Formats: sequence, C-alpha cells, structure tokens
Amino acid sequence: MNKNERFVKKITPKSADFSRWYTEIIQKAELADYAPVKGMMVIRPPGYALWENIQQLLDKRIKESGHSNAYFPLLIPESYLQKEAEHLEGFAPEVAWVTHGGQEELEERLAVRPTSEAIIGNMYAKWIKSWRDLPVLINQWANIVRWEKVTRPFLRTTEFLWQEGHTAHETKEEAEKETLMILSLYKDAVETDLAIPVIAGKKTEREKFAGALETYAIEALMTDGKALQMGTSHNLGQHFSKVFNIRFEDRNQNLQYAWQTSWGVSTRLIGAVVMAHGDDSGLKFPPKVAPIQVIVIPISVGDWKENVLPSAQNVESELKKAGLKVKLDDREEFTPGWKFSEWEMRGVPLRIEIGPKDIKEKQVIAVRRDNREKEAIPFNALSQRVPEILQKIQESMFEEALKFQRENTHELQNYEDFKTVIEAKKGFIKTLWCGDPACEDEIKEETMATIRAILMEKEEEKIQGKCVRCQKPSKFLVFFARAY
RNA sequence: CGGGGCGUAGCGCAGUCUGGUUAGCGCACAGCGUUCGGGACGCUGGGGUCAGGGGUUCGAAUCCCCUCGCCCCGACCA
Repeated sequence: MNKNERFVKKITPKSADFSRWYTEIIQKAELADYAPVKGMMVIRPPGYALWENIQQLLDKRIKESGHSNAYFPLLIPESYLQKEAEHLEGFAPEVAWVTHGGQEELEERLAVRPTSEAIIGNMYAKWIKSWRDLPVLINQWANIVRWEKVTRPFLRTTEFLWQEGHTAHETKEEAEKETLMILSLYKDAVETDLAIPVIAGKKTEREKFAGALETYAIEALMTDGKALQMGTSHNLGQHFSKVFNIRFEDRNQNLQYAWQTSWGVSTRLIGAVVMAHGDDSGLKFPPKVAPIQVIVIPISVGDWKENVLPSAQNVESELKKAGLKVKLDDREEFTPGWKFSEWEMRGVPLRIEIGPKDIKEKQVIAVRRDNREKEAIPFNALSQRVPEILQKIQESMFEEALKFQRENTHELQNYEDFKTVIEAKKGFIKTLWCGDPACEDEIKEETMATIRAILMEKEEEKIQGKCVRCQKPSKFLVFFARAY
C-alpha cells in the first residue's frame, strides 16, 4: 500500500481547493457548525475539547508567569469606549450595541465588548493609588463580539473566545519587558504545544492595535502560503491610563500615570492548528492538545466480541492508567477500514489496531497519523512505548512545519523578484524596508502583501541596505506575506 | 461593503431555461441478514413548509418583485 494514498474520500482535497477543504473539514470533523445568526458558529464537542486543552496549557503558563484570572463585564457604556479616541475609531465599525432593556430604551447605549481595555482601565483607576499597588497582573478568559463583514469559522467569527491579559506597571521599561515576556510566552506555547513555528516581531504603524504604543505579534505560515496572526502583545504606554485617569504616587512621591499592556490569543488558534497541520485525509492534531490521543480499533472478525474485544479493553485501560486520552471504538456497525479513515480525518495522532493475529503474538499494531508509520508494540511495553511515540509525533510535526516555513521563506532584495515570488509561491518574504508607511501601502496595493513583522534583531549590518521597493536607505528587516 | 456563485430530505446534487400526474437520485438514517487487517453488501423502510414573503396563473421548485442566509475573491479586522 502506498503510504501517501488518500483514504478519506469525502472531503475536497486540500491541494485542490484550500478554502473549501478548510470549511469542509471543520464540519465533517465536527469542530464547529454554523449557527442561525450570521457569522456565528457553534463550537462542537471535539472542537471545544481542543480549545479546552489549549486553554489549560496556556492558562498554566499565564499563571506561572505571575498573573491571576478575573472576570469583567460583557457590556461597556458608550462613554467609556469614547475616552480613547484612536481606540474608538479603530473599533467603532465593528461594535454591537445594546439599546434596549426589555421594552425600555436605554439612556446610554452599551457596547458588547469588542475588547476590554475600556472597562478594565476604568476599574484600574479605582484600584491603583500607590506604587505599592503595582504591578497589576490580570488575565481574563472571555467571549468577544466584533461585527465583522466577512467571517470564517475560527479565523474570524462575530463572537469568539479568547484570553486577554491587562497589566499596569510603574515604568515604561517594566511595561515593555512585560509585553516582550508575553510575546515569548506565546511563541513558546504555540511552538511547543501546537507544534506551529512562528515569527515573533513588531507590527508597523498601520498594523498596530488601535490605541497602543507598540504592538508585537506572532505570525505563522499556513500550508497554503498565507500568514496568520496567532497572538498579539501590546505595549499601551500611558494612552489608556491618561484617559481613564489611572494615577499613582511613585517612590518619589510624584503623581504618575501607570504604564499598561494588553495581550491576547483566541479560538483562532484552532483554525491555525487545522490549517498548519491538516492534509488531504483531514485533521492532524498535535498530541499535546489532541482531544483523543490514541484510538483503539479492534479488528472485528468472526467472534471478535469474545476473542478480540477483551484484549482491546485491556489496552484501553492500560493506556488510560498511563495518563493518556484514549478511546476504544467498539461500534459494530462500522468496518475497521471505515474507522481507520474516520479517526484519521478527525486528527487522532495514534491508532492502535488489535486483531486475532496480534493477540497470538501478544502485541498491537500502532499507526502514526502524521506519517502512517506502523510499529508492533508488545503488550507489556504499551504504557512505556505509546507515550514515547506520541512525543515523537509532537516533535516531528513541529519539524515538518518548521521545514515548510523555511522552504517558504524567501530572502530577497529586488522588487521584481518580490512580486514574482508573492504571486507564484506566496510564503514569507524576508527583506529590507525604509520605514515609510506610504511605501508599505503601495506594496500592499501592488502585491496584496503586508508587513507581518519587523524583526527585532538589532545587529546593524543586517538592516544596512536599501528598501526593497523605493531603494531609499533601509531601517528595518521585515517579513512580508499575504495574510488571513 | 463591492464583485461573483449558490439556496430542493441530515449531507451532496438532478429537476428551473421551455409552468402541468404523487418532486427524484446518491450518501447518511432505521429494521433484518451476511460481512469485517484501509471507507462491505442484499432486502425492506422512514424522512420535503422546494430559504422566507409577496405577485402572475386554472395550475409555480420552475416566471416576476422583495427579503434573508451561505460560499469564493477583494477592501477591513484577532
């Protein structure tokens, strides 16, 4: 049998039509379904289980780095949102408003939060009086509503789930340090847990968060060559503290405005996992976040319920004891072949087959989802060998994605090459830029590519040269890409 | 919000151009039987406000008007 043979025949091949493959696999694998309200989706159990795993791992990291969880209200008075002009301007087009309570029209409209800087800033003003109150390090897991014109499951939905961290500090340096610490926390989480390599960097003015001093982001390359922003970390400076009046008396008894940050990742991460790892057979989940890590499939021949099923149940309970997320598929209405394809489509990292031949040999057959490699594992080695294989899968999925990212990162200095590459191969283009927003806008107009990240490597020799487009002296080393 | 495509059973579609018995097909679903190491097969059966509203007509899935929704490609965004 050809290792690359395509067994799943009910979805559009990824290579044929990426967008279609994406929306089909999400529905077939029951990650999400469309809800009655435009742009809203239901996250179904397999999709939500994936989110819970991501959430759990990330929450642990956030807490370990000193933050605590809290919860702020869903509704924000219009006047609060209006305080930061740039912030309001940025979000106004996509805010959903509550205008009535029951039959009664409200005196002041209430915004369904598009993000929580405004409400949190207001509360911080009440809580922060002295340098001794700082830093404030709070995170919240919440839902957000943004009335987007074009939506796609997980990538851009009207309502989405996320975590948003909001911190306040004594000094600008401390806020900047927090912003960068979170950026690397995100990078590490996404690379280690989701097995997706990312580029971490600073955003340009045009891509910056509405109301921030600086925005940093992690960007990943999807398998269709487009970039996806997977997380952002903002240094808010004193923009919000000034309008919300978050003042404190510092160590020298001077009244000062607090320095703030905010940062978040959302259910978009699920879309990233789907697009960065999936293939023509369907989903491919990294073991660390997979809702089911091992699927046990008894080979149902003859009196399999007496001869095979008990051994399969033993395998299941042994692996459960080893702390793994295991499921035994003992349904009699489906053939083993059907089950192989089904669980492959749903992205389960490892399949264990057990049939009469294996029982005679006191072993099982393990098949990896990522490369379909088969391996016989003796019964008595299960609890030791299976976790090892899962770890290998996690690592090689990252290696595979990293290889893809490298192969699709083109370093070049010539604008004609830039245009050709972005059109033909997409991917990242690593090049030099003058720093002029007008130049950036023109590149976007001409190629649909935007600056995804400004590299923070400071070595002077790396940024010496000419802007890829205007040929003026360059100031930044940047990554361009067409983005989601 | 612009351009394009589409809406008929849970899913995928035919039927619409050229109005006319009871709206079909495949998959899925239910029952029974035979199967089962890479998406098995036979027989039987259930399931439809033809997206919604209005109009034309003796008669509308089909023609006309309006509304809504979904997908793709742009502009905007996590």
